[in-house]
Amino acid sequence: MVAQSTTPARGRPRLSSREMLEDAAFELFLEQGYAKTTIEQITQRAGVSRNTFFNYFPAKSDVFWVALDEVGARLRRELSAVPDDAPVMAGTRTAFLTVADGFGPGAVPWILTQYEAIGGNNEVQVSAVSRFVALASVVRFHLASRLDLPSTHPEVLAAAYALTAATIAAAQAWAAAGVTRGALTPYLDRALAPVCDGFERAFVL
Amino acid sequence: MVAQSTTPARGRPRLSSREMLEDAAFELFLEQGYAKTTIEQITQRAGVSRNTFFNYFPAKSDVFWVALDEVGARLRRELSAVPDDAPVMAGTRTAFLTVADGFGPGAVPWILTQYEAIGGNNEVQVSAVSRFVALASVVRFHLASRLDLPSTHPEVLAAAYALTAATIAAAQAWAAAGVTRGALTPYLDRALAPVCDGFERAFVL
DNA sequence: GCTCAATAGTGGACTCAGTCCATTTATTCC
DNA sequence: GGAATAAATGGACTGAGTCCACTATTGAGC
Repeated sequence: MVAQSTTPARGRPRLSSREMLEDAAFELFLEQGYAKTTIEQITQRAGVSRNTFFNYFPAKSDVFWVALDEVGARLRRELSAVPDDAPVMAGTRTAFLTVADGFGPGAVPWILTQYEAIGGNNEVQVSAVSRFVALASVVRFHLASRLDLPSTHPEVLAAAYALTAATIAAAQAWAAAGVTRGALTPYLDRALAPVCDGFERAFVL
Repeated sequence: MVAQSTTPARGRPRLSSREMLEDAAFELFLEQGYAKTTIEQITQRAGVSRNTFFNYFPAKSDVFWVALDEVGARLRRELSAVPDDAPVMAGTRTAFLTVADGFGPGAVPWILTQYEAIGGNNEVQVSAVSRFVALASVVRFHLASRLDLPSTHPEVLAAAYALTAATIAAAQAWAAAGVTRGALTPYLDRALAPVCDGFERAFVL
């Protein structure tokens, strides 16, 4: 069983944490690159045994996505809080922007800025993509339920994927903007606007 | 060195081929599922040694994408053939649709239809999307050059990603439609239209 | 025919990610 | 002092992917 982040009342207390392993891993990735860093090295530096890594992360590449993993949950909450009478795409956009408000200039996910430095790897891209798919699926079910269409409906799927993709584009552009980047929200707004615009028109027809 | 598909004049002739390994692999995937099939089993059935597999494919999951490998090149060609005076997004859309015309009802990439049957796991789904990610970069540079904007421009990035994502959505919906699916083109058209519409408006402003 | 270069296939050893399971350790509740 | 619970560990195992040296089969030039 993968350890949860909240320590329960009973049982042996944690010696370790996702964050400790994350820190150790990021250090090593910067020093040696992603591919050359083994899980054994990570756990050694964190002062635990190799197997403990897999108590906290299902795979090596998952170490990048600690910060992002709650975004899915937050997005789900925000999406279900959208008032029923709001236009679908506009409501969805608002939900995205609300979640993005949590990301100030300092809260850039590590992987976005350090990807080049660690010799970003196919494996890493792949793990990013699976996050993408997970987010897209949250959006997809929301759209399907609001539009009263099956979640396999082509336009629903297209809209969900396009929204998610635009979000990633915004995050990349934002991270790439350097120290002057400011908040994520304006980037996201500009990226989502055309997509929402286009699909809102498609859905009212 | 990964073997090329054209047999050169000199040297030992091939005993094997990408297609032979592909066939053997697909059979086994259907029989046992993707995860339970080892490369050793694939090469045994194809009558070659394990190492030969890696002469033809860099990784197990690459066996799915033989058919898709030239799509990037074709898209690049079609994009550069777009007349200069066409509106950017409309021209891009046409190029996508032209490439898609190559995919009739029978030419469904195997993986798209058999995904469920082989116990489609995350690795496979993800390897699908990462193929398309390469396409996003082709689109991105085309848009940037036509719009005379840097390829890092937020809207350019967003448009490229959104187009690619809509394409994936179309391909999935098409494959999921079963034997009555018909051609890919109409699915793609419906998925791309809203995205192109939205960004065309954004870019003229 | 012989030799040479080129290319395909093979064998074997190796590293490391990820799985599995049994065992130990630390803690709380009773 | 148990009993229950949960974290950490040790060790064995599978399989992907890498590396490299070696063999096999061809065409070309002589």
